[in-house]
Amino acid sequence: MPELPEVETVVRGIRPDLVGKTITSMWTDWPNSISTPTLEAFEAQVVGQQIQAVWRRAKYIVIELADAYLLVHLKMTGRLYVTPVTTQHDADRWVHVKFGLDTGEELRFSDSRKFGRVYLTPDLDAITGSLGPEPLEDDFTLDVMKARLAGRSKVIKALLLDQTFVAGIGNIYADEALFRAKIHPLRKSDSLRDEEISRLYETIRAALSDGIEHEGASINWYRKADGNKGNSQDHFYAYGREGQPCKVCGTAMSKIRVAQRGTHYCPTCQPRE
DNA sequence: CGGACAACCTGGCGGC
DNA sequence: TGCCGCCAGGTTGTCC
Repeated sequence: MPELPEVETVVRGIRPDLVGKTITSMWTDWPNSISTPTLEAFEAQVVGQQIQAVWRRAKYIVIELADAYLLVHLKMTGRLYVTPVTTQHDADRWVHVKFGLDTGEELRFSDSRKFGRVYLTPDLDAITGSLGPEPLEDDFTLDVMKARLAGRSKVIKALLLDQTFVAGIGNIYADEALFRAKIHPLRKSDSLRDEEISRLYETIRAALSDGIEHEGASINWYRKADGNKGNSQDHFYAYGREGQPCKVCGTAMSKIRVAQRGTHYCPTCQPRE
C-alpha cells in the first residue's frame, strides 16, 4: 500500500525512535523476508551497529548504519515500527522480522502478505541504483521530466508506475496526479501536449505533497500495531471513487483496468481524445 | 521498447 | 454461517 507519502510518513515517525540506538539482535520467522544477504550474514553484520540516520529513497526506508545500509521495502502490506520488547507479540500476528535495540525496544517489521523485504548492503546503489529521480526533490525539474519522456511511447499511467521513470508513485497517486492534470490514464505519453506535460509535472508533486501533508493514506504504520489512521484517503479525487460524483464536475467516476491495475478517472474531466 | 501475465502471499469482502 | 471467487496501495522476470 505504501507509496511515497506513506513511506515518508513512516520514516518521519520512526526516525526519532531509532537514531543513535544500537542493534543488538535479529530475529525472523520467515527468512524469505530477508532479501540480501543470507540470514546468517545479515545477522552477523547488523548486530552491534549504531543507527546514524533514517531516510527514504523512493519507497525504500533507508536505515543508515555505521557500516552499511539497512533497507526495508513495505510492498503491499508491510508495517515498520518501534515498540518496547514487552509489547505483546500476539497483538500483531504478522511480525516476521525483529531487530532488538540497546534500549530494550524492538524495531518490528510486520507484513501479512509477506511481499515486503529487508536488505543489508554497504552499496546503496546495488539496491536503489536503477530508480528514477525523486519527484519532490529540487533537481526533478520540468525539463528533467520532459527529457525522460523523450523517445518514450507508453500508456501514461504505466509510465507513472514505472519506478525507473520517476520513483515513488504508486497506483493511488498515479490516479490522483492524472485526475488533477485532466489527463486520461490511457493516453500515450508521446501524445501529451506541452501544457499537459507541464500540468502533469505539477500535479505529480502536488498529489504527493498533499499525501504527505495528510500523513499518508489509511494508516500511520509507524504507530505501533494498532495504528492510527492517516486521512489522506479522505482527500482523494479519483482513487476508490468509482460510481461517485466527480468532485469537480459531478459526473460519475469510472473504473477501468490499466497496466493490470485498477484505475479511477472522470470520463468528463479526463477525456480520451 | 512496450504490453501482457505469472509469481510472490494472505486477508477481507461481496455474493450466494 | 460457510464457502468461493475476486480484489488489493508493489516489483520482478519472462515471453511475444
